[in-house]
Amino acid sequence: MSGGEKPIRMQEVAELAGVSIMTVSRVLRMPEKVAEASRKRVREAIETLGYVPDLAAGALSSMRSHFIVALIPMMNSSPFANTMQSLSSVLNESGYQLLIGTTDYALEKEESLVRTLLGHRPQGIVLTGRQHHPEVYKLLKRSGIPVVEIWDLPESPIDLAVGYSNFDCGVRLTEYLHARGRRKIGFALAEMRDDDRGEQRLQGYQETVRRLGLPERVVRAGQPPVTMELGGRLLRILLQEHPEVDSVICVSDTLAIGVLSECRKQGRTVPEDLAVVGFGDFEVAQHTAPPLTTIRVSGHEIGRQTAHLLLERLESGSPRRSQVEVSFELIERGSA
Amino acid sequence: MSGGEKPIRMQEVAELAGVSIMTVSRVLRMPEKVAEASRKRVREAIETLGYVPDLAAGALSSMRSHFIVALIPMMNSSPFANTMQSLSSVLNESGYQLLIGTTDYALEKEESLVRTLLGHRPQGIVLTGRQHHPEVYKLLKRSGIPVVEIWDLPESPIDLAVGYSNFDCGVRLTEYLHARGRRKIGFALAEMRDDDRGEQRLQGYQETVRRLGLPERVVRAGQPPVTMELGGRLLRILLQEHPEVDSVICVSDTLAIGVLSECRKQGRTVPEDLAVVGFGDFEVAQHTAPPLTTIRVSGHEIGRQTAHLLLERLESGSPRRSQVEVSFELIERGSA
DNA sequence: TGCCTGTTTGTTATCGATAACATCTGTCCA
DNA sequence: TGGACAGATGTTATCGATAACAAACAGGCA
Repeated sequence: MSGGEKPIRMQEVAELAGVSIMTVSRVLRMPEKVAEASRKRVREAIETLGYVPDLAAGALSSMRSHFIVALIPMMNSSPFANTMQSLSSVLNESGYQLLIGTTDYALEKEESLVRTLLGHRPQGIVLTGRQHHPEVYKLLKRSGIPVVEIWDLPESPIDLAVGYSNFDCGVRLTEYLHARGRRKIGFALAEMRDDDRGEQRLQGYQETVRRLGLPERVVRAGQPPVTMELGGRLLRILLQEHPEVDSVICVSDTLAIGVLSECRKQGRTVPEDLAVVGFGDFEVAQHTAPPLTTIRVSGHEIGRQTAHLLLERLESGSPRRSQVEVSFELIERGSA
Repeated sequence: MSGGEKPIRMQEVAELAGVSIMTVSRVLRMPEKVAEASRKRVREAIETLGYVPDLAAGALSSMRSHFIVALIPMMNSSPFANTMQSLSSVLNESGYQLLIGTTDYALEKEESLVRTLLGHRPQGIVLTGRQHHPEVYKLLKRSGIPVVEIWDLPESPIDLAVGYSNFDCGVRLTEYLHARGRRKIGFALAEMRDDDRGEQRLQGYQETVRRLGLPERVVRAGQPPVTMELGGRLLRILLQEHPEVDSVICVSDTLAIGVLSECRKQGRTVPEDLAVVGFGDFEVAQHTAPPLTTIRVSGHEIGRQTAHLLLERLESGSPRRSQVEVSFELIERGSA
């Protein structure tokens, strides 16, 4: 009860219950193999002593760490946070613990993170996006650990994947604006050296405007992290370079919010003067002025699917599918 | 290079380098104690084999897990996400790994989480808020592990604390509205069974209106998680119960955004018809219409301070201070 | 030359659990 | 009545590292 003592060990539980340490271990992991009476005594002893098994020791001897590692660009981004939240809670139910690493959108950091985190001998690794450090591929291949790439669908996935086509999203948004009569469509994105999900959306846009016989109007600036303020800045650049634009696709809702705010400052009305669409359907997209037309992808859904894919793989050898495509949905609101 | 083999062990590195396993261990943890020549050979062997030390094994024998556990209500909340991001990155630099658990604002869940996470033998535990499950106190006291309570300053902290006074924030916002001539001040919050940080702000408000001789106008509804939509709902209730209100303090920016959006729907102008203030200074607060007056507390700052406090405690026995008060700041924008 | 001292390296026990195998008990049936 | 068999429990080796102690070696000084 005071503090700083060494934690109770299984040995002490065993002594109190008058059984061997192995029996205690069984009560915890396969209670049905232990006789009713001993099981009860062991449970009482555990309760009395407040015993909490040492998972590192368990991991070492069973060769199962029960760790899953996930790498995301940053925590402070609701889609990723949602994904982690759902991933974590599904995994927890099966006794796995999620270790989260953030890369700040820098591939070198991803590499050193993977290296460190491999030290925990994870049983699965979740990577965001489709673009990774070459050394990461080597490390992962060598380790033989199941890998899930999420938030995109790579052409040649390392192993498993849960995502959607960012390219198709770009197409969809462009076609939508075109269908609403817009013909001078801009596209705003940040410079992301190491995340090509935005790049994929851009390519979808580019292919579509080409197909529709429209010119490209792309502005790109700013370093990660993507901020709302950058949205405003991008709009100013766009208007300078292409004053005629009647609509703009923002690579994320974050930028779109900055754009809306900048329009307000400049006295441009949305959507009349300028139609604005975003990507992500962040919670706030419903509450902007005007509410934001955007594409919804469920981060929670991605997290859940990822967890299930991994668990299937861990428990039954190989999952039914190795690729899961999650749906995206265009949400029409007032901004376009 | 193929997959699924057992990871390289220290033994194999030692053999390749022609030294004993202990020397390898030393190269990794106290290189200065190893002769230049052997150090070089060991480093080469590590590189050649792609060796990554097994941290669970290290933890077991050194009795230092290098894990820090943090419990937060939810990941998908930028202040907490910021805190975790900074906490994690400072800890990583010193070789510690953060394990995050989310409680979904439910004390029972906190208890079972703490129990599970203690199995990883963390060297420190970070708890959000000042209110915890009684069993949690027992578990933590018994374990003797350093505890940091964050995002509030408890009257009688378990151990360490990094935060600010939510009560004072409530006072500050109320006084601000009063100073701007508002006399019919409302307060909106969600029902939070297990997080009293909002409750503290409310108490600050209550004490202040009493002192100023104004009546209380409190609306409370909705279950966690707090949503923007709830903000709109709370405003409708507030206007029904107290149609005369000229201003409203929202317990968080999330609610405030919902309130702004509802005002727009109802054709009320902010701040003329209704002054609105929030709490948190989320990024979007700068980009709402009108921009939101709110209180800024840096989640990153809390994370960094927490990390430093813990590291001091872990490395030098006891930190210089056991309580760190971080500042909050009222940010005046257009909404009040 | 020989002893002391400090640097470098190695040996052995240990951390707290689990796996695999061994033992014991009692039941059931030929 | 003996033995096969299943269920319950215990014994021993092991997981991959680190701590603590021991030994080997070199340089400095009397």
